[in-house]
Amino acid sequence: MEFTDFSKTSFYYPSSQSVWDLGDLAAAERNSLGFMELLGSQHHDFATVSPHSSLLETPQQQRQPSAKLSSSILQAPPSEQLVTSKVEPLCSDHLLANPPATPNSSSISSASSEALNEEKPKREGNEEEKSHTKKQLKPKKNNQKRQREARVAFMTKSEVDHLEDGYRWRKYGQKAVKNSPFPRSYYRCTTASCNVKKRVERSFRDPSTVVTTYEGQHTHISPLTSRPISNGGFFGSSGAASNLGNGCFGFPIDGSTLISPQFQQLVHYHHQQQQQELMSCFGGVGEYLNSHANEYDDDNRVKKSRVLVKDNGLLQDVVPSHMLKDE
DNA sequence: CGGTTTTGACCGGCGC
DNA sequence: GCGCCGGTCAAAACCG
Repeated sequence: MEFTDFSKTSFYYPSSQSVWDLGDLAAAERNSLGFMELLGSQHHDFATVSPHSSLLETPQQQRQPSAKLSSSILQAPPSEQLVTSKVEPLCSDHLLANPPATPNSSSISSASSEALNEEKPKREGNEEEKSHTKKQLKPKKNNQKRQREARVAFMTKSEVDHLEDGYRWRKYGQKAVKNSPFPRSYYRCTTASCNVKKRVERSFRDPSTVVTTYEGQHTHISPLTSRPISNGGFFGSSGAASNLGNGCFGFPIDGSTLISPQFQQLVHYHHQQQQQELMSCFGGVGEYLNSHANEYDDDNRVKKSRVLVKDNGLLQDVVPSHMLKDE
């Protein structure tokens, strides 16, 4: 099995607390055939977008619409999504919307225990323990099993490893990846009290694909308040969380599923990049998408986009028809 | 000079 | 218990 380096990566579907272990990234890649695949299934509750890094690239590096469309979020099995997303949507929303540093419900504390156990107490005290080792030790965990923050992985066709996503990151580590010539980089959000991390690695199967795994939820809006993106100044809005995208291609997000505003922000940002790309490809069509991309209920529930039919029609031009299965 | 990156060492979990 | 491996630390180097 290739890609054993990714075997520990898990995907936590935002609307549930179940875990999908990606035992095989290759399998994950097979599963993530692209957002148009997802478009065709109403079992999937959130959009898949392409965080293509076109904004950072030269014009020569752009103009590959088919490549853009193959990016995707690694996602949980539909069955798991459906099992829990409607049971406790609020809990799952809190899980992601609330910062790990301020847990205020049982569901939060259980889901964010990694951050609580691992991040905070690292550098405090324990001098006596530190004395017998060169480096300060992490405090021992009591018999609790280590739990991870929610993770969301993006597979992105990109020339650059570190994709611009609207947040500022500081690299804190890099490791060689077993069975891969490409290293994995570890980044932390530079904002104080924000424990979000991300890992970036390049697929050795497809060196043009960058796998970015986000862990945790930002406790703040994006520090980048102005982006060269034309639809609405999302990041500059104080009401950013209510102005989020769900995949402007009309991805059929279940109306009853609450998606973390911050996760949506992430998805939306990536999607904006893709939109930008598609605008370049389709001209006025992209304008249309931009103007209709964000239609939401006031309570952050994601509506089904009215762009669905229209988008399908447009995208059918560039996506094989079998990927546009009816719903 | 402050923030970021680099990089070797260390730690903990896990499988055998 | 041991070794492997992913993840993190932290000092030094780098950079604007």
